[in-house]
Amino acid sequence: MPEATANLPTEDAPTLAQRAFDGIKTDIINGQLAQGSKIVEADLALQYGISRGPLREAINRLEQMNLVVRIPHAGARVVTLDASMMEDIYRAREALEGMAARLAARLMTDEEITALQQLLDQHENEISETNGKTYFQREGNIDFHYRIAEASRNQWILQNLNGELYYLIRMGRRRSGQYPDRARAALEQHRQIAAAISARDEELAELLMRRHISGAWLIVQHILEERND
Amino acid sequence: MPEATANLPTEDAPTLAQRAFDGIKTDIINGQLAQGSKIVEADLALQYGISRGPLREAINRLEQMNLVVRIPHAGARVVTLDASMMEDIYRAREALEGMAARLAARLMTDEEITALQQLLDQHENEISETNGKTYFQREGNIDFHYRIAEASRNQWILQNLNGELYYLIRMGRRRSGQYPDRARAALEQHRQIAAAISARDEELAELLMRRHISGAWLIVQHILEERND
DNA sequence: GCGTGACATATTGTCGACAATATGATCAAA
DNA sequence: TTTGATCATATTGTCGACAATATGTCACGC
Repeated sequence: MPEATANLPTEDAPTLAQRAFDGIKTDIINGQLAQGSKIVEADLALQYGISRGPLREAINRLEQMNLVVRIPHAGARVVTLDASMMEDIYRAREALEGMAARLAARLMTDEEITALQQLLDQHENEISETNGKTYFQREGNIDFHYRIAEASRNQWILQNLNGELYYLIRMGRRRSGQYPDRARAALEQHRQIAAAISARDEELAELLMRRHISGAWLIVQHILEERND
Repeated sequence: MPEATANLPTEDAPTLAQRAFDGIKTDIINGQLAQGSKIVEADLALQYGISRGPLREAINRLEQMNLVVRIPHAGARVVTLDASMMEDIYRAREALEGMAARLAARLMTDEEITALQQLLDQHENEISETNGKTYFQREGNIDFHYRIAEASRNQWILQNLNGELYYLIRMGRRRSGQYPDRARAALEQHRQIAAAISARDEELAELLMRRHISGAWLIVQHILEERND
């Protein structure tokens, strides 16, 4: 039984369900609620000091974004990310982010492109300072990808990447253990993507983004296969 | 006020929330609950003969799949599909179904491919019999696309296409009025896609599928623009 | 006539209790 | 010992009532 799961500080959301949703989501992503662990409504409701009603609503929303699996009358568990599910997620991400890069090349403003390249400069500095040992991939990488998704002006794609797939990928990363130092290689690929966007080359931007992501999947897949021997 | 909205026959789902969800979803897609119309929990609960608890759960799920928009403390409305949202949906569909076609070319069994081509033969017969006036696009078209999505073996893509995007597209179709007779052209494109899959040409299958969908969007867009003059 | 603020009403958010179902333990028979 | 059925327990599903919030109305002043 976890000892301190509740992330229920004073922050007031418009609704209790929203607050519980945020808290549980954070606990799942950070691993404080382990994959596969059972979720008991009454327990969590007690931890958050709310009743089962809004808590149920929170769990329903978590189920919709594939962080929780629910079986009628039997209960809910934190999702267990196996290799097959991770592959599905990476393939979907590849398709959606590829499209996002294409749209970004078409729609991004010059100012946004400049800011994007400055962000990459900043990433380069961080990598140098920490000698490549920065966990650049965990936040910074997603940050770059987030900007692309945002620049696509496509709400559906942004919602699904930022509101679901990125969470699942972060969870999977936690599960599969450490990765080889890929910060510099990733940065270089980001640079090429940004260059394609800057040149308004939609085709190339999409191609490079897809290659970048499918490459990341190959590495993850390799790790997962090794682990299962 | 609609007179007979409830689709609550004797069919028993594992849970009341599930039954309400199915019923309301059907009513929204078929237009019995008009786009933009307000959803009052108490009214619907009365219609379905259930309490507000499970009904709330149904509405939450409809919100997650973008069929309903909810504002905290203010209520829920059936989504209003404007041109911008439709564009987002078609672009996302293009990306995901393109990827699905690629995966299908890789993973589909020979038996499935044969069955797919037989399905297209059947469609051709239906078109001939009704002299092109069949609403082939509404069900049959989706049926073809459903098989591709299924053949991708990608649960995430299948879930999002079949569980959300297709519904929204059908709703949009209802809103934008009749389409030009595109049954024969669509069938021909389907045939080419099936041929690419049969040849295990992933690249071509994806390319043709994307062209097929972006072409459909151009037509829809044209209609929407005309309507807004 | 038009904007503004207070009030009544309608609707959603939350709660605690009860009913329905699944899970795990116990015991009997092979 | 193992298998199977029976029963107690834990957990989810559902309900009705109450609290909190937004929406619409009406009087009032300008």
